[in-house]
Amino acid sequence: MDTQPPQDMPPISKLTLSMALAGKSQCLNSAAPFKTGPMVPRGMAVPNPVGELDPVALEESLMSTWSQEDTFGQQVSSRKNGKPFIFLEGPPTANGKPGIHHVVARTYKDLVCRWKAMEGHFVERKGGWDTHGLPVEIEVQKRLDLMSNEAIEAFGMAEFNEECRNSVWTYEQAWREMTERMAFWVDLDDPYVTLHNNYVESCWWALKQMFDKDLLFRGHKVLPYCPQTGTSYSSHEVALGYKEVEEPSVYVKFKLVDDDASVLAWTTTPWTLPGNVGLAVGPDVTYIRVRIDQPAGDNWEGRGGAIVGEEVIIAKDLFKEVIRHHATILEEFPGSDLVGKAYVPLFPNAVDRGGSQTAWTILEADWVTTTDGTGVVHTAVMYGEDDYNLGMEVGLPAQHTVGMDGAFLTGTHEQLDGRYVKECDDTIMDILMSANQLYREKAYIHEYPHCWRTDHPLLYYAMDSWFVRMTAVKERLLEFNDQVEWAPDWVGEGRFGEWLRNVKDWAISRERYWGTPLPVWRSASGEMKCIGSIEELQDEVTKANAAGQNNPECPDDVDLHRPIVDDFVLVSDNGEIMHREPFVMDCWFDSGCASFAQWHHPFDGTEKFENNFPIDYICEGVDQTRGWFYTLLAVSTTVFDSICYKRCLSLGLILDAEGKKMSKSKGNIVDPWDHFNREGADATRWYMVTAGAPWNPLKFDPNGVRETYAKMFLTLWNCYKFHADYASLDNFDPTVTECPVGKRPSLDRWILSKLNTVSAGYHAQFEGWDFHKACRDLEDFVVNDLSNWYVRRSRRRLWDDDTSADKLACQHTLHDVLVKICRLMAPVSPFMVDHIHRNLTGESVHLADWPTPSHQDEDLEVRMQLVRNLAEAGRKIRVENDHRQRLPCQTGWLVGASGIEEFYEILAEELNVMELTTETDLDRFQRIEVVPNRKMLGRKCRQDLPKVLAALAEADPEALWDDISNGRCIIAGFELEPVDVEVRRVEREGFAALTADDSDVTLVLDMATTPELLSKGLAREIIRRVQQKRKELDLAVDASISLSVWLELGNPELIAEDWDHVMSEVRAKDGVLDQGGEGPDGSDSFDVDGAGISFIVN
RNA sequence: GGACGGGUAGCUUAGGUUGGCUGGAGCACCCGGCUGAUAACCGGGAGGUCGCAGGUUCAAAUCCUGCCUCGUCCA
Repeated sequence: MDTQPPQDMPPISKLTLSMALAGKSQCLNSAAPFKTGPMVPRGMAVPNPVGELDPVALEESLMSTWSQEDTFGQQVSSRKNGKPFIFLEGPPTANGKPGIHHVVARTYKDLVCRWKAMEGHFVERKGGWDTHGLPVEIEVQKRLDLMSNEAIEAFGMAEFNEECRNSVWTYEQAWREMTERMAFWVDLDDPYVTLHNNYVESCWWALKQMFDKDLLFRGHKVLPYCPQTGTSYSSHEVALGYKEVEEPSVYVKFKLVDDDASVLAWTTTPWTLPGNVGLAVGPDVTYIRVRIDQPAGDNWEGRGGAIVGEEVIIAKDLFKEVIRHHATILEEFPGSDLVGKAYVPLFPNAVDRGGSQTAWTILEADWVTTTDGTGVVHTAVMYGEDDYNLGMEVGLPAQHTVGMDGAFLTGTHEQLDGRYVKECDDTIMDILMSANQLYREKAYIHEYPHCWRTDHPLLYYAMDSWFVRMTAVKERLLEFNDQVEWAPDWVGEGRFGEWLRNVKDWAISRERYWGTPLPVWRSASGEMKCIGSIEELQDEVTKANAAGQNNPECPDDVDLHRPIVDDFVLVSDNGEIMHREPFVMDCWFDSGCASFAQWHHPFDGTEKFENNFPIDYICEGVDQTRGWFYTLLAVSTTVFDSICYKRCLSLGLILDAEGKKMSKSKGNIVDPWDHFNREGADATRWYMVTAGAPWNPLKFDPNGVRETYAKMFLTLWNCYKFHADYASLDNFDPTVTECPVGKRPSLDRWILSKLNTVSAGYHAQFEGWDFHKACRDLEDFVVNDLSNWYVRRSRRRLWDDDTSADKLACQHTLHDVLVKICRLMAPVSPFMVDHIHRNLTGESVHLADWPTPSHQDEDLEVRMQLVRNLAEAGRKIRVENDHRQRLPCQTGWLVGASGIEEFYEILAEELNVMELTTETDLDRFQRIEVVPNRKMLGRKCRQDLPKVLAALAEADPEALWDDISNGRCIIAGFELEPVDVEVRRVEREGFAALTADDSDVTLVLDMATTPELLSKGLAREIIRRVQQKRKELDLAVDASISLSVWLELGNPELIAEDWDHVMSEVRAKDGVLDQGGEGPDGSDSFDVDGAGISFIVN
């Protein structure tokens, strides 16, 4: 038994060597910090010594190593015979600077791919760029100040598109640097690019598949439209331009055909009235017919009015609010009574009835409410989404009364034709007034969308538009969605599933310039051709030229963009001239084609495609649910009738420290380089993964990154440094010496077993997408099990000068543990672990295999846990009994312990006791507690449970347990069985004792002090102070000192033996001890238990 | 307005399916200890109406209902 207090200090001889070593590593550092190549020849796996950690230098050095030896390429190709794991990169747009939120998504993409590769899969990772679309155009328009379509066309469409094409690469370098710096391994040298001809051609092919299946059709879509710029706007752009405005609103009397009454309707957009073709009422809304009794009073404002005796119909709820005349209610009825009644058109010539049976009749719509207006909704098919949908449903004529220029079409009304609609409000009211069809005008203040570029009010306008008939494949979409493994599952079932159940036809055309052109040519009479390839286009051009057209050249590499494709004029089967429909595709269509267009399927990448479809894994932010996640599935369903991806990880949003979404417009984006250049990419990535479940929103806390660095990486580094420095010194080579695990001390077998347990759990958590849990557990292992127990307890084992079996066992164990940790961490944080792995094994961790579960000794883990809990209990006992840690106790008793004798030496040191014994007479220190098992008892006793619990609390535990175990315990009529309670052994009162957590083992410490113990405790206090002083004085570790110590009265006697011990520990070559004296001025002094101690170090 | 998700200590959060024993942890704070062991570590303390209100139950952070609130997406 080691009766000395623990002295965690190496012998001087070893320190001298360590110093030499420190010097050596410093030299290495200054010359070439963190040289990370394969630095030891095979078979000579002796680690190099390790310097202080500089995470940025380490990572940057590894980046160049990886680039020199193409470690990524090797990781992929070394598994080329493995089962493929297919990843598809969601293409980012490179026309914005990457932020920390991009790093998060890329971390999860990367870690899964790396993990699968280490498992032996063949994991190719092709990069991709999204290069078309409105955001690109807007960037360019802003830069060149081209704020309208007119301006763009004046600038030149070809020139404009060239600007777009170039602007896409503005931030490519920034993206590349971020990607490389964060170690997202993806092939950016051969990416797919949506603007490339091959990619566009594949998109054309896909559209043709849809066209041939009759899934592609032409229709209208009502969109916010700016006639000044000639553009319609996405909801995002609309949101930029809401303004509060005051406008005239009007109450209009629609005269019924077979009735003297008029129906009153309200609108805030008088310019849509010429387009009126219907009135919508709520079938269940109550309406009334009223008769105007008296002329209007003097307070009448504005135009409008009614004749006495005139009858109008209005929703009952809105009568008081709207009618400004004295009026009598004649009749009350539901809206359904009105449905089908015809009324007189306001502007008889504006819209042609065509074959419509329903035009200018009253229609029912369940969305009609009585919150404002009159309860009757004026319906102009082309100028409102609800209007359009209703019109399509019941067959109203779909004709424009307004042109694309925002002016009324000729033939609408002689006073309106050709005029800008927003300037016609007065004229329209006058026209209505003169026909006695205007009841009232009223100023109306509301938020209305305006063009964010020109500030003009937007018009809701039915634009010609192309659709994919998604409603036709709804059942298939739902079926395929069921086959996708979603993480988290509620995104698939809930958010996405809900979206699919309400799927609408997909409006895929945009009236824009920069994008994949819609490959449909159409003749004036409506004949159409969809072109699915360049070859087909060439054939058609040839045919057209043969029929007399004079088309430009159409070479094999014809640029598939506007305006080039617009210039081809084709000829229909009937000989009619066909022009291309002047649209480009929604850029979501482009990215939705990525699974095949990236390979140029079906033109020359078909084999590649077939081997890489469906995709195994995609991962993007949850905001892609209705974006990319949807379009991938939409395209694969319509084109291949197949699922597109098998697993989809939907990531939570990244919020700033205040919980706001990070976005460019808010300017709250965290720059990833702030962390790359401080804590490093490893800590940044590990932080992101451990901060929460991937699908939960992440409040990005810069402090958290720092904490992760300090805790996880610094701790790991120091464990590694501890091992590598001694291994280097001792020429330890794990490939030369052997040390069977079974022959190693139990501390070693424990850490190995524990790591195997953690590693098995880690793998299982990975499989279940719970990366955060896996990594938190591993972090706990590194910090608590490895660093704070194993390494701390093993420190002295390596200080031994001789090569002992014990030291060898420790070194092998450290080697094994560190290597395995490196492999587990490699997918998440790939830098430091590669550095460590290379130094310990000579091989990159990224070429190593994923650890497989191996031997676990559960029993050993349980016993070690008990030992640690007992050490903890010892500290608690000392606090409770006010007994300093450095003051040794004579005896510690372990009550009820068995099977941990092999750890007594460790435990005695931890507890600072002179001797540790096992107490077999349990009852001397312990009593029992009978704790009710509420689950069992609740089932048995139900409402009588409180009574039973009270009785149990009262009862004497010994007698109670005796009764229960003998089957004669009856409380409140219930017989209690042993399963109904739990018996615990706990410490008796009156001892300095504590029962270790989760056990029946009690630790008792002897609090009695003796002169010998006090002397030893005092010696330890002095040693500690002097050592600290040495450190303050920055003395060389092996420097000798002279020590003078004065022990004031009140101190215990310092026994000669202990004084000698002090002298040797602090390397004092001579010393003076004055027991009872006071130190002179200038000496250092401190108190122990109220007695002063002074000392001088020279 | 609809769908989905969240609300637990000053902050970040675990737990919630399967109701049960004292609601865990980290950061920050206070006290103490330990340290030639790192930006550490250990023990103790303070800090909680588990968003609110009902309900079910012997028992609710957990299940149910309603409401409030925040976020995202869609209208």
